[in-house]
Amino acid sequence: MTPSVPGLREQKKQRTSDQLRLVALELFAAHGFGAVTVDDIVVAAEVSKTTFYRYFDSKEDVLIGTATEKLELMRSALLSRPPTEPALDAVRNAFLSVAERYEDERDRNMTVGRIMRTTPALAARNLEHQAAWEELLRDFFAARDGASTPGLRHCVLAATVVASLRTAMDYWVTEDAATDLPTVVDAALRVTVHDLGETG
Amino acid sequence: MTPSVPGLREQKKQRTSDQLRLVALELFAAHGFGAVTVDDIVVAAEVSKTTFYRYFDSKEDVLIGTATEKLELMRSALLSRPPTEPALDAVRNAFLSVAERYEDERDRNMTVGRIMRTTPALAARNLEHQAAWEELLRDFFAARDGASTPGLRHCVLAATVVASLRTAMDYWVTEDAATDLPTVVDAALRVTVHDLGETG
DNA sequence: TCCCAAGTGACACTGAGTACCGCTTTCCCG
DNA sequence: CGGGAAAGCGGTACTCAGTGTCACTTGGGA
Repeated sequence: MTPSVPGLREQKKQRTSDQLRLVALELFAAHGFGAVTVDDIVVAAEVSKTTFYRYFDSKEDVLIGTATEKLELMRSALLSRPPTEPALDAVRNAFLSVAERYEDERDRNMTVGRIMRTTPALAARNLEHQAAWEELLRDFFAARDGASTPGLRHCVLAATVVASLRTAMDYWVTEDAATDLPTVVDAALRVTVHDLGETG
Repeated sequence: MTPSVPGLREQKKQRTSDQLRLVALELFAAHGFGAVTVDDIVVAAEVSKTTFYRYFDSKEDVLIGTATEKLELMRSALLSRPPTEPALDAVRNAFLSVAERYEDERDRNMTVGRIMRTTPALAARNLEHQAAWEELLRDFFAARDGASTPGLRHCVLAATVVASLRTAMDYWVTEDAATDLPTVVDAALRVTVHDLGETG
């Protein structure tokens, strides 16, 4: 399927995609998301609008499009956890392995985070991915319980855990990654799993 | 400020707004959200597009615009809880009082829920409100802890509780409100507060 | 060398949302 | 009553996101 040595064609595609992402990020950071049009981006990247939309589904996608890859990473990470591991531990460990990728792109994530905090529309679009994560975890929790279809309990578990992980990410970004991501994630999950039970 | 007897002008405004909401809901239910344009709505409601956008910020807003009112309801409900009440109980009770309004609009909520489940873009827009809810609860939890600024713990609590409440609402809607909303809410919060602590 | 398929750009289009402006209606005050 | 300020409305023209089409170039394989 994928050749070991990617041909010239593939290289060009990769360059175009990278260039669009890079240019868009610079423009967004400089002038704000709303003040930059897709036309601005394609002119700066020297491609046509058609090409832009061949690579990205939307203007938002050029910024937060990597989220889909992260989800797939999470899916396979979950599948590779031992079936005997408690469900919550499996989610925690799977997420931490995925989170390494976030730290790899630390600088980019900081910039994206800064842009996102100043653009409500973007934050909303980002929440879209949350639904996909919840679905993934919902099915995972249900499967671990041997249930064919997720019940209220699985839905609530999925929703709360995703909320907890998202909060950890947000916190990590707003703190300029001063703390290790795993530490923040652990702290967040600890609140969810322990403090919550005691408080109520 | 607001006259006890709303003048003719106010009555007309109310009628126009109601008419737009009603007509839009019918069209969305009949043909799907994506297949209905704002032009379709304003033609059916016999107003101009200009007028539509004077009443609603966006096409989505005509469907889920009442969410903002619910947030304010929640805010005042929270404020009127006794300060000695445990934070989580206060949130639960405040939400249940707000939830009565949801049951009042039972039929409408069912229809909106059905449309929303088949329209990803709408679900996303709905999640926008979640951020506002989280902010509200974040500040509330922080205030109850005597903290001037919310910490990670307050953020996680807010996020998980909101996620839990939202899941309860979703579940309630997908079950065609077969169960009492308070029952579902209680069950969801019980998962969050108890089961989660035991599982981990 | 030639051919096919993939990728691209130009163009035209729909639909959301905004800005402006002139007209009608309501309201209020004398 | 009557007349003027102000609120509300409709029409038009606009920007920008996103889609579809088609003719062209360019890479890769035979």
